[in-house]
Amino acid sequence: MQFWLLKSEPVTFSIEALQRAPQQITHWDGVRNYQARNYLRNMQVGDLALFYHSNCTPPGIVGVVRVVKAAHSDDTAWDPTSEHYDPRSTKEVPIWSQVDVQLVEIWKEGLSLETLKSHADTLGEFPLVRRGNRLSVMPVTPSQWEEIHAIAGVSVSKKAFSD
DNA sequence: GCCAACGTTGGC
DNA sequence: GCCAACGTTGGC
Repeated sequence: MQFWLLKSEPVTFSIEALQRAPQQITHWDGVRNYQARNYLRNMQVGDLALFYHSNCTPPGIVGVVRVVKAAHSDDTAWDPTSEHYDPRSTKEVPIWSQVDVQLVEIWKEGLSLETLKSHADTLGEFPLVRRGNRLSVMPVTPSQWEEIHAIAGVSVSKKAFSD
């Protein structure tokens, strides 16, 4: 299994919104960047992802989700009323992908970007703390996964290593 | 609201 | 294929 980080603007979709969703599952759709899409396609059922709130105060990691359905066509690309509509994507030749994720846990205290930055030395090449990385889907290494849980004061989810 | 970073587009 | 213009992201 692999680890990931998923960004979302809480105004658009927050971890609390996921908590209220049926079965606490959502389609992670609307990704319109090829590199991020390719990461989505590399996800497997059981992979875990940090849920990151961007464009808010403070930005930071707020919990963990689990991939419950691997990449499949992002049907919002076919919907002319969707803000993610992309007429280049057809049902015959889909361009964009989505995965389904389910809430694993909400952290009582989020881990702010500011705090993450203060641990840049131990997090190494963690993409979030590198300037200018705007990808909404990013890989996280196992050591970064553990380090982030340690910084957050959250025990590494036992689910993380049971698969 | 500003603006740096960076992906995408499109003229050539 | 190059690269300038443009649009978006997202922290501040």
